[in-house]
Order: sequence, then structure tokens, then C-alpha cells
Amino acid sequence: MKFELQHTDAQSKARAGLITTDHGQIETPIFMPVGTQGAVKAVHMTELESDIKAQIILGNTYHLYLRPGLDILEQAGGLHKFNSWNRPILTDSGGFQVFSLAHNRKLTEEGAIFRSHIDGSKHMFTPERVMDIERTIGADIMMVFDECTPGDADYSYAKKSLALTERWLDRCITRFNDTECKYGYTQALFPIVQGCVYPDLRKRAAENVASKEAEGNAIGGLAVGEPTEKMYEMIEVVNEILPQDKPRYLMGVGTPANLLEAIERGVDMFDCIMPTRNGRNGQLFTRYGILNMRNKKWANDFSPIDAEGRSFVDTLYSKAYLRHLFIVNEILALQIASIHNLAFYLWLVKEARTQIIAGNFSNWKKYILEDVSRRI
RNA sequence: GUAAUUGUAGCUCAGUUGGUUAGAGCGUCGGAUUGUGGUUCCGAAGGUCGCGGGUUCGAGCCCCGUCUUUUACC
Repeated sequence: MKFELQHTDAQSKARAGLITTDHGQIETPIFMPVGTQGAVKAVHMTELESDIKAQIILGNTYHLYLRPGLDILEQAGGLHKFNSWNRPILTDSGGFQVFSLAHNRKLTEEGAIFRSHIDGSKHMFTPERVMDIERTIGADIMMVFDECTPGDADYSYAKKSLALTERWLDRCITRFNDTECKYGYTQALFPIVQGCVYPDLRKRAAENVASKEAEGNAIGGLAVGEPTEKMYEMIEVVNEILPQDKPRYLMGVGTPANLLEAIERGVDMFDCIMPTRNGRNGQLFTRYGILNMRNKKWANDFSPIDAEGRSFVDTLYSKAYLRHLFIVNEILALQIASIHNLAFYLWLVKEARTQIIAGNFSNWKKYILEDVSRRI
């Protein structure tokens, strides 16, 4: 993997860059649609590629390990071949799911013991095991196994949790360096900065992560219950320290406004379930605000879903029709909303990139920020 | 016509031997959702208990009349 920093904004920390992987290039800042179980829910790969213009998608280690399992993934020749997505893929390590989803989890120095949310079966994730699993999945970018500290953790817990994440990080790197991709292309490993909402912990974590000289770095443990302002503050602390010449990935974030604020603070990559999950629940993000498609006011509004939207669904279908589809629980509603929201997110980061290169990012951000957060 | 049966929220229905402010599901309306357990979660509005009279301290529940639903018989 290679990262080329193409342009840095004069008035802010915003950057435009280019990541090159064996499965193609990624223009940053970028938003990565989440495909937890090997599929972006309700969306075809053809739509992701041609219409949404996704450049990289996510898969999830915890979910793919449980189903279909490593045997099937290896027989398939890796996730790219299995799900027919030929562009870059990033896998989350499953750290988040072990803590948010699995039953009866127990942390030890060795790793995390947990029970499957599907059948209750007992499993153990160690840093080494997770590296092996991500090798088998075959993502272009692998994430280290960490503990995602809750946003409301007290200082002493956050400090202890960070220390464990740091010891696991070293073990991940060792195992990663001792192994190689099973399918003939290269994989990169991104470490994750934790430290909750405590600046000194975040600073220490970022310094430790930076010292590993990884191909890219991630900021985790944000948007997990802490105030939004704290999140922005932590991004600033961390990005002061993370290397300039490597991509920075803010995990699990966020709203359109969150993206703009984080881009301004020097973040290059994002993923979030919000455009897809909220889309499936009837919420549409647009350039001029957020719509709840179940609201009655759209019942007889026959104007396009989004007159300025870039995806084919935006002008093919009316608001009234989409509302109808949601009210009667048609599957097509979920597909339309997911495509629209993802296309909007991808447009937002592409436009941010264009504005950064044009030297106009801060002005543009101010101009658009209130619009995208408004409820209409 | 006779006998039985039914009537409670927009819909389908609970509602104990009569006992505070009559409930549920669905629907309607609104909100939530941040490294996804694949139609989720939370909240709100909505009823003169068919109508009229009576008994009772108190009636959705008991009595009378009337209208109504369904069925059987003549």
C-alpha cells in the first residue's frame, strides 16, 4: 500500500491524498460503506461501483469468522472473490463486536473469550488469531485487535484498557510481520489509537502508534457515547501527533457534519453504518438537510427524492413513492434509501476533496455545514 | 315473524363474582439510530363502552326498552 499526500489546506488541517493498493486506488478524504457480513446491506456491488462510486468497502472479522467461517472464505479464495468486489476492502478486527455484541465476554491478557451472539458457542480472539483470520479474509487493509473503550469510562479504566490495547498492538504487529497474504497481493495493517476522552492518554496512545511507522493509522473509541465536542478535541490531540504522510482513519464516524469537522482536523478515511442503517429506517441525508421519509408531509410530494442527488434513484423516484414504499414495507424502499444515502456520503467527501484542492475547503464547509444538519 | 347471538380506539379484539384514571396488537403521527444481531428501538394521539332509561354508594359488566350483527327455525 502506498499513500501520496497531494494537497494540504492552507487554513486548516484538511488534506487530499491518494492511496494505492493492489486492488486499485482510493482518493481521500474517503467514506467507506460498511459491508459487515460481506455485503453492503440492500445494495448490489454493481450499484456500489457505478452509481454510488464507492472506492473501498468494509468487512467485519467477527461476523465473517462466525459465518461463513474461515474454511469457506479460504476455499472461495478470499473475500474479494467470494463477494465479487474487486476493489479495495478493509476489515475491522472484531474488537468492537466482541465488546458490543458477544455474550459473556471475558478479557484476559491473552485475549478476549466470548460467546457467539448467534448460537452461544464459545470462542477466543487473541491478537495473533485475529491477524490470522484477517489474512484469511484477505482485506487490503487489516485493523489491529483492540479494546474499544466506552465513551463514559473513568480515567483509571481507560488507562488500563489502553495499556492492554498497546500490548495487543505489539503482538498484532509481530504476527502480521511473520505472516503474509494467502492470495498473492499485499495487505496493510493499521494500528488504532484509544485513550477515551482523556487528552494525556490520547497523546500517549498516538505517540506509541506513530512509533510503529505503520502504513496508515486509525482513531478508535470515538462516537461511543462521549459529547461530540470531546470527539473533535480528541481528533485534534491525536492528529497533532500521527504522521502527516500516512492516512488517518476515524473509525465508525459519523454524521455528515462529523465528517466535515473531522476532515477539517486532518482525517482522511471514514466508515459508518449511519447512511445504510438510518436509510433502512427511513432517514435520508441530503445537501439541504435530513428527511424522515415516513412523515406524512411527503405523502403527496411528487418531486424527485433529491433533485440535486447524483444517484439514479434520486430523480427516478418521487418522495411520495418512496414514502409509500416505506409505509407498506417494500424491500425496494431500503434499497433506494441505502443507495441514495451512500451516494450522498460519497458525493460529500468527493466535494470536500475538490474544495481542498481548490483551496476553498473552510469557506465551503461553513457554507454547507448548517444545511446538511438541518431537519426538513 | 320467533329464538338465539353480537355491539368496547380507525381495524381485530381483551376486560374476573359490579370497584380508582377502560387495555392490547395492528394502523396513524412523531422521534431515535455513529468500527450494523438484515423490516429495529422509543414516545404520543385516539374511546359519551350502539342508543335511551333503571337498579346500586358505584355499571363496559345486572334489569327494561330500542336499534344493530350473525345464525337457525317458521
